[in-house]
Amino acid sequence: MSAPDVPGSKETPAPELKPLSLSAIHHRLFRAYGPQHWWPADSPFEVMVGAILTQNTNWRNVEAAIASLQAAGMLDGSRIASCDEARLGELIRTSGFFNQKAVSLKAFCRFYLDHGGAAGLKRLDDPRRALLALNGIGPETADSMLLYALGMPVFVIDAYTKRIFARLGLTRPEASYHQLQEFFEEHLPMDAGLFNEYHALIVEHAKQHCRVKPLCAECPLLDRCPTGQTSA
DNA sequence: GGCCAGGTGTAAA
DNA sequence: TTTACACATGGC
Repeated sequence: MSAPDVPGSKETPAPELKPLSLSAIHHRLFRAYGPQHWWPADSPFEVMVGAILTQNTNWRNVEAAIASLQAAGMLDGSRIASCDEARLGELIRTSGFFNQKAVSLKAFCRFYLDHGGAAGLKRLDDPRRALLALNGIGPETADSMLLYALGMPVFVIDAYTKRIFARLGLTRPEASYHQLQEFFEEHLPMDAGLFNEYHALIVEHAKQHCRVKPLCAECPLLDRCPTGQTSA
């Protein structure tokens, strides 16, 4: 038996609430929030550092950590790779989980240098698998690096994506990372530029409206959202 | 003062 | 295979 097309077809929305297609949702979000110009970083390396630092952490805290690395002249692969862990932890302290992240970041930088930087990573047979083999890099971090640093067409799933599309009735709240990723990649053209913008718009939408406590009033998707219809 | 933030790894059930 | 928990800072 093949998996259902939509990993959330258990509770179908009310018939008069025809779900929007993923493309239609993208279009609406783009109209609402405009171009996002992601990832906010100056180089592929900085994107990858940010991807590690932002794990379960507010981006604002990450910006401060990156600024601190920058100010110390440490925003550099070989300097991080050879930096004392305690010192590195202090530099990235504001990003939270700084002891773990210091270890992960050092390991990643060694890996990055060993493989010849971003261009070298992109030439690997299976860069995703290589990244996932590193301690401290899971699917979201790896995919963020692939998409936003290496420009590869990989759809990034995060907590916001789960929340928004479950509320829209398109996916199940308990769907796995892999299931959600498959859903997006099967229903959209495999276009890195599109994936880039779409994920960035998802983040913006989650921050502005689809929060844990949703602000449905001005939501650009409200008329097609079963959750918003019932909770408003 | 509690909740939330662009997760991941480990260990117990 | 699933679930629980540790990891930590800072803004609202």
